[in-house]
Amino acid sequence: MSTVLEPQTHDAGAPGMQSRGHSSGSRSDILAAAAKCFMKNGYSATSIDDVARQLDATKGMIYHHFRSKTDLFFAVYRRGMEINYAAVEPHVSDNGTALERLARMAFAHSIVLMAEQAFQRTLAEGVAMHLTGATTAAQRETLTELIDIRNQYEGMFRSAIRKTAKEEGLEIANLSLASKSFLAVLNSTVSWYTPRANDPQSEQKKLAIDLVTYALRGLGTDLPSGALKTKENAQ
Amino acid sequence: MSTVLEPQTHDAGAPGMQSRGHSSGSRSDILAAAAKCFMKNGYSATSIDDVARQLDATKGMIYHHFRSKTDLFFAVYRRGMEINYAAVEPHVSDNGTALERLARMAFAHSIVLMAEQAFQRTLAEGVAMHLTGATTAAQRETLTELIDIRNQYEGMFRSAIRKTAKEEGLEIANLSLASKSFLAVLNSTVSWYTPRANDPQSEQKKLAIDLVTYALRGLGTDLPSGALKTKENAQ
DNA sequence: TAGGGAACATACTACCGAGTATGTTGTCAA
DNA sequence: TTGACAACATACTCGGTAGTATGTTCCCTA
Repeated sequence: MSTVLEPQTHDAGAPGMQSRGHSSGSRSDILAAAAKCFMKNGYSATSIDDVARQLDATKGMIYHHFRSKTDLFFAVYRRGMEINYAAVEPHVSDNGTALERLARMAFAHSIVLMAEQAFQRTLAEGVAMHLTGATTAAQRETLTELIDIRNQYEGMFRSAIRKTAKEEGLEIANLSLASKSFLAVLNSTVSWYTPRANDPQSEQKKLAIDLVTYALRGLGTDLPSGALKTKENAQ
Repeated sequence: MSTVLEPQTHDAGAPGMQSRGHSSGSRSDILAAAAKCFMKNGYSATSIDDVARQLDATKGMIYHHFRSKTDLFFAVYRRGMEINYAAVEPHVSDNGTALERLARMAFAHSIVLMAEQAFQRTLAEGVAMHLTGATTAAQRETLTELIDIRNQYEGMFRSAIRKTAKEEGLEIANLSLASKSFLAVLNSTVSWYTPRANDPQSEQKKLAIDLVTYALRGLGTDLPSGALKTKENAQ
């Protein structure tokens, strides 16, 4: 079920490859730097040299790890989705009511959005926009693959919302629109939230709770009081 | 009160200027074409030649009307805000309850968003992003001005929400967050809605009603049944 | 009816940025 | 110890693009 997200090195086919296992150090650094740049200036306004500068490295180094700028973007996108999945998917099968599970998923999603702004803004910039002109055939394929992942992710929430509606007896006229609105509320932080000085975590928790509350009310229900307590213990 | 939005030709200072009054034909065409291009590919991925091609015109024609690409973007942004204001502001002083006014404002906002996708997506791409590196001093000034307009627009909703909360006795912990969530729901269409075949208007109305319903529920209240009826008569 | 300017089109420049080709250095295996 | 390869850095190519400079046409006025 979680087979959707696999690393996928671009050196696939290289014979030697003894770097397998510990390799991802520099690669991850590049992804983080690229995400930061994409966040600040957007995809097409970001040059490879920008990313390199962010790393105190050179263009050559980046092209050693990624075939093209597009591939780099794909990798950042994929990493962003991995982060989201890792945060949310565990709660799909939590025990408790469907509503509680949905609340926890939403909370986790909301938190990870604020914690990983760079990747999330890259996600937001989205497949929809600048990639309408994806050139290569392989790129187009990767593109549709990423869209699939995104849809699956939304599907997790849609499914959770449907179950919640059933269990709680909510009337939801348009499920698709409901889940889009639901996520829109949670996602809204990417366009305005920027972490304040001294309160890194607690501020985010409060915001997340308010957002989840709003999103659930939109569906016609309310945040169950104890639903997020376990989450706080885990920290 | 509506002095915020004025056309502002860039020929300001030119002595002759007999074109005043009927001039805006080609200028508006450029704005529409630019908005369409920005929508499809984003700001920095759009070239002036792209916009020109969209018009069956040339780069020279565009530079005859706009000083720079940045200025063109500003003009598109401003036009988008003008459209929104024109749609929403009238309802600020509608009669009825605060809730009814808010509902109508939200409905109008939602409708205009779907009807004017191109401009709205340009708005969404936003001042925040690609313009972090606005070069000229005059540009920086224009930039903060546009941000002000945006904030004022949001302020209209924030104010309407506050009044509604007072009248309806709603408890809203974080007003700023509530209005951001409220608008996030309404704005969500820009990232996924694309008009279907035969039902141009009615589909949009239904969606808008659902969105407004969700947004209001998030605040803890409900869409009053008769609130949007007058709107339908007006058509 | 000359001419001046608006409203464009055409032609050109200068630069930036993606991608490539080729060096350089360290390491590890034989 | 050597040589092969990974992991970069440096240097270059080349297409695209913002902005400019210079025509060209048409209209309106003096």
